[in-house]
Amino acid sequence: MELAEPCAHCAVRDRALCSTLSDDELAQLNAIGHRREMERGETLLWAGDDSVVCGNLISGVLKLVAASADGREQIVGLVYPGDFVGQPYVEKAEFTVTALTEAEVCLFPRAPFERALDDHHAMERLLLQRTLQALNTARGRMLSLARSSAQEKVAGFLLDMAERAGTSACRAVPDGPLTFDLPLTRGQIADVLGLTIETVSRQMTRLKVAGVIALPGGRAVTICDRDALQARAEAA
Amino acid sequence: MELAEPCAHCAVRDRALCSTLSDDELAQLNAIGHRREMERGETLLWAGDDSVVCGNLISGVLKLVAASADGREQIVGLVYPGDFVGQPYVEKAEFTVTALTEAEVCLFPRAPFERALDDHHAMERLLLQRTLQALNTARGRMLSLARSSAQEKVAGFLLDMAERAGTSACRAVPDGPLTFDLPLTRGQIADVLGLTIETVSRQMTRLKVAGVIALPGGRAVTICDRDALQARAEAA
DNA sequence: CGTTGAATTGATAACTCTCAAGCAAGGTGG
DNA sequence: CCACCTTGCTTGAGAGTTATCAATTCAACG
Repeated sequence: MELAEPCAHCAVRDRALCSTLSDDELAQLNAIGHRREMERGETLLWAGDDSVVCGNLISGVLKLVAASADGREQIVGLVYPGDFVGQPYVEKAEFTVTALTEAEVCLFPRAPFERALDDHHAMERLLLQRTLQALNTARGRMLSLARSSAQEKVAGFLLDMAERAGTSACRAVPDGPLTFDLPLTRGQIADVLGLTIETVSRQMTRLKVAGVIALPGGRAVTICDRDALQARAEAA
Repeated sequence: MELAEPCAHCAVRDRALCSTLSDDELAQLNAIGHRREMERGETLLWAGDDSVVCGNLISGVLKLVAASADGREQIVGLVYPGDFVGQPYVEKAEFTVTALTEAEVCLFPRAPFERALDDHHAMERLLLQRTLQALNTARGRMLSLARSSAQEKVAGFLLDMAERAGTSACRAVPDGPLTFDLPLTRGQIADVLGLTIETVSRQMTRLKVAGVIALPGGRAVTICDRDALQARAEAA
């Protein structure tokens, strides 16, 4: 049996939950799913609405946003290609899911996807492991949100983004300068770190003035001195 | 087959992961587990050490603590009777687990427990659901840690604790005053909310002066005006 | 070249932390 | 039985960090 077209060339075939499936199983699962292209800013799920779909992110970056009644917002998770989105076994979505960049997702209605978890034990196992990891990540960020200074938060964030960009880009000289584009605006970085736009901006210029990073323009950032950045990420 | 003694009278038989098991299955699982009594302040797992055990909390309250290199601490989770503790599929413990009160846990070495998850699909399913819930809880608290004022945090915390106490205690008059004991010291509350002892204390007296709560002494708290407390938990 | 959204910069104020002292309750030992 | 010590809680004064409000600059784009 040939793999249905969309899966055959899927960019995340070997990383997403589907990596646990044989080609045959994948073809079955694919029958209940569909792809969706998303524009920057488009929302996949609204907090409070029925949790109707879940799926895998193929390309782009999504954000998970928690909001209080009076409008304060906090980005509680970022979703990268290969990551799972949505919540099985939950009636209502707790968080709003929105595309930060153009994105492509592979979606399944929740109920049939839950049945697929029944049939494909290895996939459920992997979902459990991913969820446990996500829980650790979330808890680690609780420490940072509550106890880190603005300087530490921004430095740590840049290191995270550099690592993520560094794996895909050329690794070049390990200690050499690394330049990459942030997929987030200052406002979105502020929403991730629990700060305001102004504070993020001030900390960035402070790092620039110190010669730790450079800001070539646009969304680009250059890490000039990784060790110094690391030091600022750890100590107040 | 009779149920082995410890499980037959287990206080959380119907709430813990074991609730998915038949008496026979439970007897098998029990063969690889053992009970442990813990004193207040005793630590079950240290962050960074091998993640050797997991299990169910039978009585008492545990805390999960994240700490930064320089000693700042944050309580990233509280564990109540019936809750699962520990992390399957993870080599090293990420967080330190310590008893806040006298406690009793039912422990399993990690490897055999993982095998038990293989054999008992319903238990693995329930663990997945619990983990998804825990993830939602953690993300919700990220919003609160990053965006709430000290007043909102303390009011919200008291409501949480009141709800937890209220379910077990008499429900009495739904709107009437409710008195209960906090299982945490001020310092621990500060660690949960991302504040300092002094700030927690000041907010408590502020609520007391406003007539919203009363502090009869010791760890006791009385909710005098639940609606007012709710209002302060939501607006700055 | 004007418009728009994002980013930067500045001045000010508010909130929470830090440091310090005092107080209450409970346990210990003389 | 009472001084003494420990632990946890409260309160105060002052400092520091970050938020808020307000202008300006910058970059992209029609």
